Amino acid sequence: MPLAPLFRPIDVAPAYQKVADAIEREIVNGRIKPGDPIGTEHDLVRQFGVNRSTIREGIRVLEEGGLIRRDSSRRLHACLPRYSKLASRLSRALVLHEVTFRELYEASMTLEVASIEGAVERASEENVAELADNLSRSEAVVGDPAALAECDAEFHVLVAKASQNRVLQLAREPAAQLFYPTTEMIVTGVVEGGPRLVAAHRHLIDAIRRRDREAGVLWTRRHLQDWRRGFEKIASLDRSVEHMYMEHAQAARRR
Amino acid sequence: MPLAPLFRPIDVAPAYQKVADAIEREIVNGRIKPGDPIGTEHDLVRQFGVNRSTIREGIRVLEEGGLIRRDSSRRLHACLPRYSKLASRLSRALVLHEVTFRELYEASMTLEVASIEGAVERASEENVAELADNLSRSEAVVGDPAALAECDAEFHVLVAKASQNRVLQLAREPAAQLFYPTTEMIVTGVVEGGPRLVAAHRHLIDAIRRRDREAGVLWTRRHLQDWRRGFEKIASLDRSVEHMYMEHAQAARRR
DNA sequence: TCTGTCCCTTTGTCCGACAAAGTTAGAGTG
DNA sequence: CACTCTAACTTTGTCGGACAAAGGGACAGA
Repeated sequence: MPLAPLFRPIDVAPAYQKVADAIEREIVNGRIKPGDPIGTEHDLVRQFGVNRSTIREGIRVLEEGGLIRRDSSRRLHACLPRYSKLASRLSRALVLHEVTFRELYEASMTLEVASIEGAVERASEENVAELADNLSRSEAVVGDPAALAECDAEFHVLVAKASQNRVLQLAREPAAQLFYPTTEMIVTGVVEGGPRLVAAHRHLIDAIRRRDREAGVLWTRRHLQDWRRGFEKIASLDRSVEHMYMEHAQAARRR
Repeated sequence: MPLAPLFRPIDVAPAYQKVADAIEREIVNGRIKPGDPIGTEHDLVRQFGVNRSTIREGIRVLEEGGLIRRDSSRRLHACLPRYSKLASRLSRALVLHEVTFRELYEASMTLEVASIEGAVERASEENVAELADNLSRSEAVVGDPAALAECDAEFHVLVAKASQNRVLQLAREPAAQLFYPTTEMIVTGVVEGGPRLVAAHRHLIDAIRRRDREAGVLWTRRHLQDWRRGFEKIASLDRSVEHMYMEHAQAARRR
């Protein structure tokens, strides 16, 4: 018979973790605002009363979490975590969990449709201008699969941004990051892939301009179905996302 | 006239970063599989030829990223990043970016509807059993707002799990983590809140069992609209998510 | 089989040190 | 006076070594 639970586990976090938690608390509580300087390592040594090595381990944790950064002169600042950096963590996790392209496709269908709906409803002049700019750059590189794939990724980031919904923006990013490398393969492999992609973007911008929700959803669906058809010419949707795709995400994270 | 680009920028990452990157590469490439032991710190010191402090800083980075863990005996293992841990990073970011409850609501509407659609289509016997178990536990604590809110959060995690789409599962988690604390407030503040919540869950399980997509979507919408109505009695949807909510996420992360 | 003990390894923490890069202040120059 | 250049000073990244606490393993004894 197991013993009755008389005692609770004691909280024995190592010192570096406590340092990280303490600083994190100040940031998420808002007592330290994004942009505010954290002291130097030596300051923190004095304040926490632990060794510099310990402080440094705590700092690494926060740095990796995106809560603090070092500016050009390597001084520590609190900062707003950047979506693309956080999302690349998630992309990495999805790869390791060996999610299939089908899961990616299905989730993206939902997320991209939601994005365009938001964009159609709420896009600002500036959002539309950014999208138009992206379109003209896409048209210029329609023959260059790598450049076009990059434009495509940016286009959808801009659509999500135009939705004015940052939760959605963040939620769609991990899946989108995994899409990006495949787009290049598909545009390369499918004749007419490039022009169709650009045409879809044109229709999408048009739909946003006219605030035509139906058209927006329709063209988003078509755009993704095009991707799917192209992909299925190369591989099965039930294949899991492969490790090699991570290279892109890793490069993106470092920026 | 600018000089022709004769040289590429040199990679001048600090040593601890290189250590972290090198280990990360082995993991995402699949050469180190989840569960495989990484060596001891001393091993790594020998392999990389840098000081132990440097190794330790690199390890902190990977640990925070969820790529490696220490088991009970503190030995290092590669591991699959856990969704809830990663999601709490995102929740934290959303709080710091001061997203509004409206954004949260809108995104969740999309994500939870997509989850239920997937669940209706693909839920396994086991998924349904888990949901049923959750329901009976919810019924037992219908008078306890905190416990009920916790059950509600778990319920929706289980629905997403039943969708068999891990991308969706991951995408919905950050927003859901921010919902959780409010549910408790709402159930406390609104008469009939608890019973309505449980009733909605019952209908949702029923819809999944009958593979009735329409009913599933309908009840998910109602469920979220209930939340919204309850929330608007307390505060405006345009209020931004507040810092205090992070406490939950911070506690969740440490698990 | 269980327990207690001894020994070895590993981790968490500390101390002190130093080179490289950045910062600041002051001298020198036009 | 504005400007540049240089010489301290500070801060970070890395190193070497140190030690206590905790874990793991082997082994003897009940």
